[in-house]
Amino acid sequence: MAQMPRPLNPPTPLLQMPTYALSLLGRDARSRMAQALPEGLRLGHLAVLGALAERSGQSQGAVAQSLAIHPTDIVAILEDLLERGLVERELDPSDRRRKLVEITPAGRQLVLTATSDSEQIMDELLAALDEQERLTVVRLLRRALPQKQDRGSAAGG
Amino acid sequence: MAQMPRPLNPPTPLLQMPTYALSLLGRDARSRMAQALPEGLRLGHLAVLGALAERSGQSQGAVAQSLAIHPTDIVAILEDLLERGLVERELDPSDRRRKLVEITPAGRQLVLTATSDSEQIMDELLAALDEQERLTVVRLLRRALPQKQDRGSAAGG
DNA sequence: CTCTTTAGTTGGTCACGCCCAATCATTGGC
DNA sequence: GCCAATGATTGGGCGTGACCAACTAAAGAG
Repeated sequence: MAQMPRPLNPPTPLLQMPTYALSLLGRDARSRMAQALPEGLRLGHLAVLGALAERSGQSQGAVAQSLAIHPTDIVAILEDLLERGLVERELDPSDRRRKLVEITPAGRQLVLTATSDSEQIMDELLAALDEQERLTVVRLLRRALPQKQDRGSAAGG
Repeated sequence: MAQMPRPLNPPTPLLQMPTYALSLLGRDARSRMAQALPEGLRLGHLAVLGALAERSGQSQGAVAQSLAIHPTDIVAILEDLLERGLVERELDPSDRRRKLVEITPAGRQLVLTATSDSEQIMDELLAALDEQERLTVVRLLRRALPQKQDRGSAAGG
């Protein structure tokens, strides 16, 4: 439980630093999402589920790469998801080094629930804004995210 | 150095979760700010400096409380700032348990520089948006930040 | 078959943020 | 003077995220 609240009245100089606000809101978002998820699951787990919801049956490495998760870290995440019956794993018959990961109906359901929770949490984080402004923020942040292609690391593996 | 690249093409389900975008952007913002700051200083250090830039001569506890930093963590932060000549400390003559912290000219200069860096970094993070959209995001996030009031006394000291 | 490469796994490291218990000096009430 | 409360400090713990080295199993090239 993250009991550490954000500053109620951040000093003016800090408010002039947009990265400060973004950092605190981002941390809060992650923390609250973890609380909304089943015990033991965090935002990273949900990201993997989301990737599989879009395209089930990917290999583990493909999932890790698409999310920029370190290959050695995806293992524990998948194990957590397996334990909870949210994904299943099988050997790729055409390449038995690979393990293909599929999302289960329970996993898909969790993605749906979490998506709803996410919107709820976002509304709380942006409670100071009105409905229209919240929608604007969400729309712009969504657009801002994927375009971070200035880091040359796409050519992995 | 945090070399963690963002997902280049986040799966659609994740993009439906605004908290996901917020979380990644927030982490990136923090990481990049740390890189822009002098070696060994992170966003937390800058926050303390920012609080002192607004009101110099506060007690340590007052600074910690205003930033929602844990009282035991402010000590190391201040020591880092002291080492670099960015703040100075003296006993409160009227209550010698307290130590009043003052920002130095070098500290003020760093706040100014960091504010400029922050805007630059924010532009990079939101590179996918146009100028007007970036301004909108920054303005709304600034407004969203302070208003997370729970019940109880707002930071009035 | 041999050698190299790839996919996954294990175990461990490091940095960071948040928190707690305990201590010390000081203050203020009695 | 005694005692409780306060401000600062030290030391440590826990959870998380990112990473590396080394290993196994399988595939592909020769």
